[in-house]
Amino acid sequence: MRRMTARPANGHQAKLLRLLRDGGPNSRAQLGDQIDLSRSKLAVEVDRLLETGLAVADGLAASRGGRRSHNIRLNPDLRFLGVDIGATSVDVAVTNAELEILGHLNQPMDVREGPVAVFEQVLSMAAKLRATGLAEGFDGAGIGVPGPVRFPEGVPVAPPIMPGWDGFPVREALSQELGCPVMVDNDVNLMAMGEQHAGVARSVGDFLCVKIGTGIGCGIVAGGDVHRGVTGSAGDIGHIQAVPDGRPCACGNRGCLEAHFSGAALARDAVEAAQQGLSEELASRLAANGTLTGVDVAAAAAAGDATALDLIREGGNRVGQVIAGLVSFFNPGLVVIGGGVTGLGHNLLAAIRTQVYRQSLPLATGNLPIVLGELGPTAGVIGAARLISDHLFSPA
Amino acid sequence: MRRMTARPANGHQAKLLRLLRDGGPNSRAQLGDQIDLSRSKLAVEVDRLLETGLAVADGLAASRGGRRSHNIRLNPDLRFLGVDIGATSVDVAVTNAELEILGHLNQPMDVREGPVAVFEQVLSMAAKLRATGLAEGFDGAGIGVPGPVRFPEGVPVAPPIMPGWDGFPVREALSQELGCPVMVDNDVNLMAMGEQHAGVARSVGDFLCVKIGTGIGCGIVAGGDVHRGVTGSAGDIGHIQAVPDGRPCACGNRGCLEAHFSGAALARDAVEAAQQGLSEELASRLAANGTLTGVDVAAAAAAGDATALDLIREGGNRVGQVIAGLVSFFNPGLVVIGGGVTGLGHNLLAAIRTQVYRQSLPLATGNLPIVLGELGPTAGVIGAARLISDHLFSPA
DNA sequence: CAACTTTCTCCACTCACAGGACAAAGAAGG
DNA sequence: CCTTCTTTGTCCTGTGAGTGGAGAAAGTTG
Repeated sequence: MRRMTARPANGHQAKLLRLLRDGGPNSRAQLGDQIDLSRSKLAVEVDRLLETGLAVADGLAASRGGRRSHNIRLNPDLRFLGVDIGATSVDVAVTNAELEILGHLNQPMDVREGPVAVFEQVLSMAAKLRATGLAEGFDGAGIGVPGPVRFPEGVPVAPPIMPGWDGFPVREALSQELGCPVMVDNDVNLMAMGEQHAGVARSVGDFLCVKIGTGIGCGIVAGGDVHRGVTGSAGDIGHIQAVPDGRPCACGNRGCLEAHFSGAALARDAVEAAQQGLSEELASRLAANGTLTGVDVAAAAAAGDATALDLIREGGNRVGQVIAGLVSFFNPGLVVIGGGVTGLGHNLLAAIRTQVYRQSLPLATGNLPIVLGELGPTAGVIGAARLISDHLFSPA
Repeated sequence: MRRMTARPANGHQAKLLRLLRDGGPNSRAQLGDQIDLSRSKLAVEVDRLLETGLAVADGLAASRGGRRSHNIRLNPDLRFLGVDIGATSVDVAVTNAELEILGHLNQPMDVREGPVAVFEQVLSMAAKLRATGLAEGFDGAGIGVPGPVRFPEGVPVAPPIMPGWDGFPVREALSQELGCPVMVDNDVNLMAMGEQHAGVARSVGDFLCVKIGTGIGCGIVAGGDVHRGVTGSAGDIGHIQAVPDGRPCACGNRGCLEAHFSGAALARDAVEAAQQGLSEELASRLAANGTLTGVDVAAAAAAGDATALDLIREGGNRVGQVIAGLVSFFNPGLVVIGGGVTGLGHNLLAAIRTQVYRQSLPLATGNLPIVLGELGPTAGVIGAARLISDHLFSPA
């Protein structure tokens, strides 16, 4: 199969492609209602999209009382690869141009094994997906990494939890391997873009997306666009001081948010509690598995274990306190909580809400939903696909 | 004098006006270098600007080895009014279209006296400036108020320190009185715009501007644009918790930043210290004036008073701690400190810098200047003039 | 079968814009 | 003083983007 070679020739074509991506199939007339162009000009641009193969016209829609319309849709053969590299696992998914997931693989993997090993894994997962017949090749790929990225170049910079990746030319390397355009971003930003495209943040222009996994990060969307900061480290809230003179953190400071609550901190606290005999539930789980994770804490809490509940509540209070500050500062229209700890569910959410609603100004919280992400582990890969499609669906 | 009636008819004219505003007089050829237009098209648009009277061609520039160029400049008769309403005083200034201050008045005034009284004051100050011959009328006015503003309508919403202003139609009322277009914004945002236009933040796209006066606020500029948040309360960092279980705050919570450091808090602490006999310097000043302000503390510190220095340092640490969190979150390219307390100068700055550089990530602080604003009390009025000129220099 | 709707296509006209030719005005050198 | 070169500004024409209307195509409804 010949891969996508064409790019939209002008802003109109780019806008049409995005309308088709976000709104699904459409007739020319419907497109005309959503774009500021005359019917004649619209027809010309649509025809050009059909000629270049970016879009296709297949079949006729049911009549609505007059002539039946042609169904214009994005070329159904286009394929994007979405890659989400977390601290402890890798997600790879194939989507069509409408960013619907056609296939999705997840594999545990330690990012600290370095870019070479991880790349091998990613490529083999991509090959496996291709082998199922979902794709014969990729028209573009988006990839998220758990650390700051110099966005224009697609290169991680000084990533604390993945030191071997510093300066590794992710974009260039992956582009070479896959033979298609690639865009790289921070994993948290991609989660935010995923929820913005297909999740709870649809049609919200300013929101925060807090991802609590092994670490803690925050995607910032301002005016519909991701804010990355001058060095690509915006949203790195894990090392904001949550507790004065609190626990020592790997970064060298004390009391960092991440040291007090995150997937890693929660597991550590749970083990500690189990060993101190505070919770039979946790102790028996520890004895059974030899270790504990957030999942165990969630299960224990669901079973009514008071210690587990306390851990969750206290963690939620810490995160909530920090989020309260960010809400006062940023005044978002929505706060999304996502990442591995979403399994902790409403206990966590309740603690966060309590802190935010109590500490932030009424004007900022008056109409502020604080909700769990609705895409779960697919948010990242959808965001990755969205990243590259935004790039490809821009004037060349 | 006939006031400005025309507005730029298209984006090109708007861009030309902004180039002339920000770069001063220019020849057609120089303008051509800064805009993506052919010489012929450029000439047409410049001619139209001359026709409408928005710009004028006066005199010829010195030759640079060939034909002498015409000096194109903004109409020198255009006048903007910049108004900056603080908690305890009002600034009013007249600028030309290049946003140069032609006249500036400052008057102490308590904003809590309400919109009617303040408006009267503002209008009389504007009249006084007009009477000096600086202006025969105004082509536009910008006004800043110390509280959240619903920006599109130009109406303050639920402002904590100026309760009487809630819902008062500032934009409409002032526009009616002055007979010209008016834009309203938060005073901190205007300070940020002022420093961006003519101060330390020139050519910086992402920065924070922390204004420490009676209260504390933070202007947020992302991608060159002010971020106002969904309800116009973005940057309201005065009630972020700085000290767990700290001092009670007027807002009902404890430990708010503003309760621990701000012009008001500093004055209170200084009086307390003087009464406790901790500082002879402060005590004698208290005895002399009956009260203390930040100016006294600054003077005492300059005179070597250890208690005053401690107050400044401790306050700087509090603010610095909060700013450190914001720097981690937002990853700005610059932090500007401004407002009434700039008189505290480098002692304050040093404390803030220490906290930020210690607590935030190296990647975010590596190349991060933290500096005092360079416009002082004119930042607000320049920002106000810039606000209205941005509005007027947009396609109609 | 007539009347009405909705969708799509075709065509002629307008206007924005580029790009080159050229005029105006001065500098530099012989 | 005259020639040559440089810079600035103007004029003119060709091109292509875009609009709006007429009308064809393909339905539904009564």
